[in-house]
Amino acid sequence: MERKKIKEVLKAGQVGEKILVKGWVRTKRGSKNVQFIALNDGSTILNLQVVAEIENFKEDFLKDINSGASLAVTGELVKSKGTEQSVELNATEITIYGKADPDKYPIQPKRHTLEFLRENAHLRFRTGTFSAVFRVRHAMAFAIHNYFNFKGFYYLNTPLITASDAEGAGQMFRVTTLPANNPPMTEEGKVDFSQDFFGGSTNLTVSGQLEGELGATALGEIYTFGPTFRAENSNTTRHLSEFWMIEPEMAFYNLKDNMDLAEDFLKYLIKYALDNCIDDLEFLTKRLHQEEKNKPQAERSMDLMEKLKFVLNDKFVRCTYTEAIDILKNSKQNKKGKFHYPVEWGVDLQSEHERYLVEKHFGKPVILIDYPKDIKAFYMKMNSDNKTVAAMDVLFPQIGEIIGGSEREADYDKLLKRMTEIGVPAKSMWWYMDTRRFGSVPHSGFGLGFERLVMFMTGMGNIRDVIPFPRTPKNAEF
RNA sequence: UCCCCAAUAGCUCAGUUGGUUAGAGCGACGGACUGUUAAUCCGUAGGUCGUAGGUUCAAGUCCUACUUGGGGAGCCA
Repeated sequence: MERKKIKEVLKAGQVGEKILVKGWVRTKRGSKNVQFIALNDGSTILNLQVVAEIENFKEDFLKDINSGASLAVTGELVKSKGTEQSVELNATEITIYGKADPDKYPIQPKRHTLEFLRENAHLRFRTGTFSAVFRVRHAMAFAIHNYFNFKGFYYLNTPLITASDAEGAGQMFRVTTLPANNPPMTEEGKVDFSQDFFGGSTNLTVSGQLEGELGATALGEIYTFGPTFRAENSNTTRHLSEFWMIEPEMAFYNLKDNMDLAEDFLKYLIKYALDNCIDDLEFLTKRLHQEEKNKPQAERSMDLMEKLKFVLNDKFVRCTYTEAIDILKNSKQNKKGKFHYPVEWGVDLQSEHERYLVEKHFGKPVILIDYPKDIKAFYMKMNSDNKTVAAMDVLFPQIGEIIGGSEREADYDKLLKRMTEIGVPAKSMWWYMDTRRFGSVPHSGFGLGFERLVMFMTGMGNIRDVIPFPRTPKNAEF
């Protein structure tokens, strides 16, 4: 008999139908005459209730069916006598693939903390919460490719190993085959990377953007979607050493086109999740609601589902950096001296400032543009005031900056001048400069942190809980 | 990297001004139950109190260091 996925059985199963399902036991309960097994196969957050009449099975056999055990069940689909589900499977034959010793199996049918499950990352997929999170994560990855494909963007794979260390986006992981304990040295007493695998010092990429620009200035619109590595010693709920980033880059887009794309893109993703992951989102909403019950009223946030619809239906606020500074300066918060960091034109906005703008002042996502040139990267287009650049940051409630982007400086001389000012070696980036020497065009792009998106979509509060195997300082197990 | 907090049963936690035999809930196990929904009821087992040192007649409790985890900050996506 052909195996059916539980998702299909619950959606389209016919009463009276003989079926075969396979999956893992979530819980088992029962009485003298009958046992109920909640079976899950990962195809949906919902379980299929398997009914095993005691008289049809040996007692010892049923004892081995514990939480976590894997089964194949054949039987007849019947209308449920219970109220929690419409159909259930009357088992005629059960095969146990693998037992799960209840004394040793860590995932028991009870509430576990996320911290505990993080330490059991290899088994946490078997919980409702994490299976939901990773189904949503998959749906988002698929939707991203879908969106860009529909828009005529090309998926471009930029290198993970790079010789460029001038991107200035953070500390990098060195890639080398030189022996760690006794590397070859130059006469000056430095490590001789000319003898290294690539004939020079190489690192893991911190961004595919510069290479992305090379693609965009020929293919028109491209996007990258791949892993990114930062060797920063960051210990927060929003940072990983290895994370995934989406970086679209578009020829002939100015800053406004860039903002329009970013907003449309994010809204498409939210709509996709609502259309395709509703069971998981409802489960996650309920889970979050339970968790929030323990918090004082003031700290509780909006329901996950409400929040998604709210962002979907509302237009993002667009506001210049200069206007934002004025708002912050005139805020009660500032006048009462409640900001930890001072607000002055020219300083980088702190988390507390961003949170005030998004959560208190506007109450919706905000796109901040035209930042002072000194706090942004060298490749951003200089505005006519010569003080600000055409940067844009999309700020979301709770998670802060979800997207950072800009219109790029397309003028060769201006770009070179800026690089010289900040000390970025233009010479070794001759390949990047060539885009401005030959057929340069106005172009723009942005970076979206994939895990931050998944955090927002699932309501998970810690970025380590939305990537299967998190890499953070002092943690690379699993 | 900086600041704060925590580490006690498989899990989540309580443990009084330092004082006899370290507790509860959940989970597990055994039993009861005519179909349960994280079932219910009764019972049983389960502990080198994170590690190393110190103070003391006496340390789960006080002190120091380290380790790990959590929260916040910085860096950023």
